[in-house]
Amino acid sequence: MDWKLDDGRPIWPQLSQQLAWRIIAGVYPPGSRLPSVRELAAEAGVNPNTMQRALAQLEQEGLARADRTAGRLVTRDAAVLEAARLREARGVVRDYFEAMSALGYTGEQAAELLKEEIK
Amino acid sequence: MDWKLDDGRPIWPQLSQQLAWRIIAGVYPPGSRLPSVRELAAEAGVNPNTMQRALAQLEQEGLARADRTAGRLVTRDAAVLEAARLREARGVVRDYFEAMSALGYTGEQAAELLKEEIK
DNA sequence: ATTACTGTATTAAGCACATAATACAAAAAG
DNA sequence: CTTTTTGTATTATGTGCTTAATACAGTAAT
Repeated sequence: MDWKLDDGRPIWPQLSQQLAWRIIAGVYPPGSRLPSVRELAAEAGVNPNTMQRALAQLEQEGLARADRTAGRLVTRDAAVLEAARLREARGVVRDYFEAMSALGYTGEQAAELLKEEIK
Repeated sequence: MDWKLDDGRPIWPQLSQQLAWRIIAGVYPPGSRLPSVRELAAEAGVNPNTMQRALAQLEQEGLARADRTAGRLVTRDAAVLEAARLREARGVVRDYFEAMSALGYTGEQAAELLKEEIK
């Protein structure tokens, strides 16, 4: 699993989003223990402080909880996970249509272009 | 036409992209004169320097050219415009599939979710 | 008991972004 | 001829991001 960091915009929100998406996708299963702040920071090639900030954000979204000494556990709350999954997926779809609309495509054209790309 | 600026990431690339997309979509037709730097800056609610930077980027992509005193003209080169349109559209589609994949959706599921959203 | 690891906090430094306030030369407008 | 408008350049200031280098308290492992 690699970390895709877009230079030119703040890293910590990107880290936070990728952590959230991994949890949603089941890479970090419900109830499992996340790697430590220092481990994750080393993986992503960023400063521990930066990763810490991303994890704090993750915590605020209810997707994980810190146990101070035992590490950080992914939530077991299926409702929270499902809500996050839907919210993120809908956001991605909305962004797609907004972008294509800004480029001058209609909704039908946008959908058609997507079909062709599946091949 | 409104400017959507996402606080939390650099403004000038966003401005540059939106200018490019407007040109691609025909909001600023080929050969037409763009509003002045100061006008555009006032419209978008940003500093003229920031808009200047965005326009310089636009120029580097070949979508517009400055005439020093007469203002800035949109390119008439249909090939450049079409290339930019395809490049941007493909980028949007690619980003969509990458995001949905990161969220744990297959290509078919991603396409299906898009269909439902059209309604 | 000692060692290692956990999350967390603090301070300092460097850097890019964004704004503000000007200034200039050249051409168009009056 | 004078004024306005054009793109462009310069300097200074404030802010947030990122890294670096520590430090601390509490728990688990040995």
